[in-house]
Amino acid sequence: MSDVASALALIKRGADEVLIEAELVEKLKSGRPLRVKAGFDPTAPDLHLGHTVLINKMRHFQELGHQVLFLIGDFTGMIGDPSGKNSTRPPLSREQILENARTYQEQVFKILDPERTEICFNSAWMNELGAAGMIRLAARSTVARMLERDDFAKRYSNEQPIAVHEFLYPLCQGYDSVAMKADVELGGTDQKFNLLMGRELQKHEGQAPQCVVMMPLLEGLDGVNKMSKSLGNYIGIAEPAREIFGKVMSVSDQLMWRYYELLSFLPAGEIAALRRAIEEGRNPRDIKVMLAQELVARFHGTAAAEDALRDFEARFQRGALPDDMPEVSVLVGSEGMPVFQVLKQAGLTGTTSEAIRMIGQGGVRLNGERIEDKGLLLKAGETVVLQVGKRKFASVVLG
RNA sequence: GGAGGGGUACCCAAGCGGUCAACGGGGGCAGACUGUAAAUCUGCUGGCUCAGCCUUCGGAGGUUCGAAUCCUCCCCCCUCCA
Repeated sequence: MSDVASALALIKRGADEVLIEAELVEKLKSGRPLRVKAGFDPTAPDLHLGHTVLINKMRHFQELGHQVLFLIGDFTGMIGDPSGKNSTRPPLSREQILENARTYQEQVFKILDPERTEICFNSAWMNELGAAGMIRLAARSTVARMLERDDFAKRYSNEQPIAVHEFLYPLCQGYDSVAMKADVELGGTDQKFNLLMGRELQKHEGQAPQCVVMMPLLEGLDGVNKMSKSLGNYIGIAEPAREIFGKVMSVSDQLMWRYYELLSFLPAGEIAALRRAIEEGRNPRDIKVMLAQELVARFHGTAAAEDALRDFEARFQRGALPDDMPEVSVLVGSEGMPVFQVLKQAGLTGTTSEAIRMIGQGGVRLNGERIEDKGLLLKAGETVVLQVGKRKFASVVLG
């Protein structure tokens, strides 16, 4: 296999679509380091595994010797990507943006090579553009063309609002590619329209249009919706090791393969071997543990991965108490306090109604013993372990 | 500017004078089971020291013994026409 062919194979691994492949081959053949752009929103510095699908791909390009341009959309952030949520975001302050950028770097360099990464802010050229420039830019497209974009079309037909400024987002993103002279842009499949806008605008400016590599959107923990913070179905890469481990383990057996494909650095051949192993009767749980270990190790190191596994086994296989329970003090007064009040005070349930429900459902344990009596009085002076469900614990000091 | 449609709990969506703390679905949570926080089944899903009481159906008033349901004004969204 020639260098170019193997490079192309790595780039295409896991990718949903590559446009235009022939152009990309030409660029690879040139032998020069390509300028590979990927844009990120300035508002959400808490990256989750869904984002890392793209970052993993950026890393692939770095491994091939190319330069990654990590674009922080501080200007476009004012618009907010029109992904169906129609709220305009308040502009962030300069300090907030820089702070967010720092957080990005911290998280992203667990995967990327800092030597081959350049951080950019699109306000640098967007502010230059000015109102007149923006109008010239807007003239480059049409309303009909904008309505081709899937989520605009959907919202339009579903009678949901589309604000005019949302049309500017794809144009700005495309203009970024012009300003950055991008050779390649990476994005999710949902970005197709915006990515192609970059090609259009670059052609207008007489540049060679960028190639586009689209990565699939990673499904969240529910296995259906894309992983996102707002849906709460995500695994954040800054989350504690045990949390990451547990969340990976909660993924369905089916979804596990998807995660292997998009998140694991295991070669495709080895993943195929694991699939065969399961067909031959191996417990899927073990395979899932391997994935959980790999991911925890990536973000927290191998020691943390070992610890997370031990904790998980102790807690869920043997029903042991966690060793890192939060401690809280609750003032119960001289007459004592009913458990359901204590549960709420200790933050184990959000409301007393919920606490009463949990007791009724047999989900509450006091020092390991299931509680039946919701009116049970707890007296001052002792320390008890309260548990709600399988995952919420607290060591409560009664005062 | 004109005409019409619509705003119900975390989301979708019934209800259109009392039996409504509000059908159903999704999501979430709990229990059982297990191979794990997979799958499956069952239950719960406004608040409150909870057999009782209190606050909810875009907002504010009003009619009524009684309103999510009727009336008035206001706000917001959508469609068609200009």
